[in-house]
Amino acid sequence: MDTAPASRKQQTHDRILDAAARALRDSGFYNVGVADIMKKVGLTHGGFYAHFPSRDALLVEALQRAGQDSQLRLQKSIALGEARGFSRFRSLVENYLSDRHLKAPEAGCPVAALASEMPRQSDAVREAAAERVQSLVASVQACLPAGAEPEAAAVIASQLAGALQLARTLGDNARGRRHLAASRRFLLEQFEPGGSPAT
Amino acid sequence: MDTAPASRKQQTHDRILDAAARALRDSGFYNVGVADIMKKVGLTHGGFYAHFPSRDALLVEALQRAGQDSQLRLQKSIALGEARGFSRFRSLVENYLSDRHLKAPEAGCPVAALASEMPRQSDAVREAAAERVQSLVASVQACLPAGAEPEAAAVIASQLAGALQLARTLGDNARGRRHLAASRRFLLEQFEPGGSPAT
DNA sequence: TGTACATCAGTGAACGCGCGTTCACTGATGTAC
DNA sequence: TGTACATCAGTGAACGCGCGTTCACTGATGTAC
Repeated sequence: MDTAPASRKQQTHDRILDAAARALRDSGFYNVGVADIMKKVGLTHGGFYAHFPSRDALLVEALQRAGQDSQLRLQKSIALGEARGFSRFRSLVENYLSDRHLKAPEAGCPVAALASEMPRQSDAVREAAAERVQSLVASVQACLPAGAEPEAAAVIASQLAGALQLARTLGDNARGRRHLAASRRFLLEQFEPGGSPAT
Repeated sequence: MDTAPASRKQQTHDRILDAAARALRDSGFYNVGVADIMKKVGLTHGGFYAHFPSRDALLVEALQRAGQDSQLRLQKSIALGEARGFSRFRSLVENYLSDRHLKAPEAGCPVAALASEMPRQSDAVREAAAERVQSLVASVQACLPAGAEPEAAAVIASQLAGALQLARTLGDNARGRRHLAASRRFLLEQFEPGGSPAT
């Protein structure tokens, strides 16, 4: 009885949420439409309100889901890196600032995908957004090299999210990738000088 | 004949642009409405298309205007700081990551105000956005302490824009200001250890 | 096991609303003589 | 200096469209006996 067998309705709720969490990161708050999302799930828009009281409520839940999804992926990559002998910090930086993350915002960090829109959302969404930021900082915290000030986590989180956003604005091309590469190199040199070299 | 006497139409064009440049940073791409902007200038929406071929064309020009406006302010603050004996880098960091900039996005850097929305705009707007990013990097470049790698400018630009965005998401309160303060301290310690202390 | 009924998830037409854009028109400004 | 006309900036009604939300309804699932 660990995971109660989800009712049909719960399953649908979940599918809507997954579709919304992807669309949100891909298209931003203002381009997530109720009808669009329902269509992606194979349903019609009228049924939406049996699952969520409003579009805004969907945004709140989708933001949380996106954060969980992206952090889970990151944790897995970091665990994989540790198994291969890389430091947690190195794996964090190389995954967050990877070309893959550059070109696939829909599966990535919602803070990088949405940061500048967050302050402009409704109270409920902004609250969920602030939690996402704090959660990102906590993820960074858990990867800091020994001896780093704990306050550095907030600063590195800014750096990560900022670098990805600027690279995406420069484009998924040589210009954007150069920006990412420079950011990776700097973070690793500053916080892990003499760290394990790439094989 | 340095500045030709602007025709009435040119003056109106300019006022529309100023209003749009502020509204854009305050409310984001999706909340800048043609009718809103015209109302702010004291005109009716119908007249808009005598000045701009489309809303998108306004966004392009407004983005450029916002960038110029914000860089001009920054240059002035830096010049003022130099006159008082502060390094250009210190003035850059303390102004960009100031509480004033935190709470007044409409007069600030458009990259910080709009970064995550930029990749989702039309081709023309994205092009203008990429120029704003490069221009921000150039501004940072011009403030680097002697001896810093030139590539550091791109990384510091990411850091500045990211920190401001996360702080704004955390809110214009103690939490947000703490985030900013930590970012200021780290940047100054890393790139200007032993720099001139604040008086 | 089979029938009758209640519950439930999803449908699709309809609503009000705000937006970008168009266009015939107006009133003011400037020019020609 | 004054009159007649052309140009020009701005007005406001109208358009098509897409959106979030509501609601009466349908068809499927599950329950009672």
